[in-house]
Amino acid sequence: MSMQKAPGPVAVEEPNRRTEIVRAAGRLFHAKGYSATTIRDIAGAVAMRSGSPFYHFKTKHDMLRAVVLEGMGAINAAVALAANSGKSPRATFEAMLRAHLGQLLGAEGRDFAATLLHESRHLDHEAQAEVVALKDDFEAMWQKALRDLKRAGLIADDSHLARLFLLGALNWTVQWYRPDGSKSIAQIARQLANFVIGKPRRP
Amino acid sequence: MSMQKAPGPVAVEEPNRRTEIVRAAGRLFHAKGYSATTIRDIAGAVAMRSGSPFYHFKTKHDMLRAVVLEGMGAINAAVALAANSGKSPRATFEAMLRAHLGQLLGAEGRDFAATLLHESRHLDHEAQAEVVALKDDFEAMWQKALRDLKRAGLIADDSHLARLFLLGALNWTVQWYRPDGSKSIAQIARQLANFVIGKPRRP
DNA sequence: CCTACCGATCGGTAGG
DNA sequence: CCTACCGATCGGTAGG
Repeated sequence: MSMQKAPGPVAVEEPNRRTEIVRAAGRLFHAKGYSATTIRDIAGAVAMRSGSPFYHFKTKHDMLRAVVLEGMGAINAAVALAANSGKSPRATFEAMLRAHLGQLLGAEGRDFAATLLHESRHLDHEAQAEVVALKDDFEAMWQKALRDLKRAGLIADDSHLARLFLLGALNWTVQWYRPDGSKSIAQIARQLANFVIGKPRRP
Repeated sequence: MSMQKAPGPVAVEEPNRRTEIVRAAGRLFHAKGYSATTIRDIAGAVAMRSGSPFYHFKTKHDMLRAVVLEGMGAINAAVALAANSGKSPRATFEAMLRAHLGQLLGAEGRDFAATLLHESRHLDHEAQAEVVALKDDFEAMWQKALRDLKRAGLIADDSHLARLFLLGALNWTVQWYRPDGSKSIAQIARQLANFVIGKPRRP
């Protein structure tokens, strides 16, 4: 939309200063929150002067929108991939947990995901509607996963409330997970699967 | 500490303007976040001029501290009461869930609790340490409840991770619960108990 | 993308 | 608790 037009004074060489801004914004929004993050913080993080980010984004709000949509898109894609892996209901479920946690806690995605979870309320109605549309698909995938588990006799409750409990357990990991802690993402996913399903047993 | 001294120009009559400020601050911190909430917002909410809240609190940060400690104290007290009710492990557990959700979602406590959950990071190290100290007790209560459930043969996993999953499911309710929704707090507590334990069956 | 800048707003204070 | 105010900072813009 507002990328390069004609080669300006500097510009062009780096293909994606815009992406760097989004990444820096995500890091800062996650660390300090949207409202407490300053345009000058973001500009400084990518070695720009305070007016320059506005060459790439019209407003600070638009930066938040870019971060949040990036987060929603990434987690959606990751979980969808796991959901369609064609494994058994239990293995599929655990793969989805791993994918979700990977985005939430992994180095590549966590700033976007955390900003999605905690700063979306600062979006205007229009942008929030964009997020909700994507979130609907996302939640449907989880609902289906629970339905499949129930059909396989592995859980007793596949209601909407059950999905909300599950997503709560998942999303809350952001609050306590430490990359240098004693549990890996895969271990957490495994244990959450056991927590929800019970230890695997032969039928 | 900085209450009334001698009867100033106005003051005195209302015993607790300070409490009103804390309540208004909680409401606003919950609705807009700490950083996006202005001293002028808070002052306006209690019909004061912008300089007057500083008669009761030295800084905006101190208001946040008061809100968060109020939230932590209230949820701690409510859950402790349920934990010591002397019922069976299952009934005690469900009562604790109800108490926790009551603070998180009920009209009296939710602004404090939500501010505790989402704005504590804006506290300085000292105030954060105060919160952590109270949180340690709180988490120990939940850990004990899980231990009792396991001893009673009702759950398989009473690890720290299980406690974190449970508290995630609980605390995430703030994100989706609507007072005018179809489920009451007691119903949500009951269903979460079933989700964790499984439907009640005779041994 | 930088320089230079603007109007608005913010947390907080002095002095009563 | 109000009036009057201050210095600092903020998001954003013009003009190159």
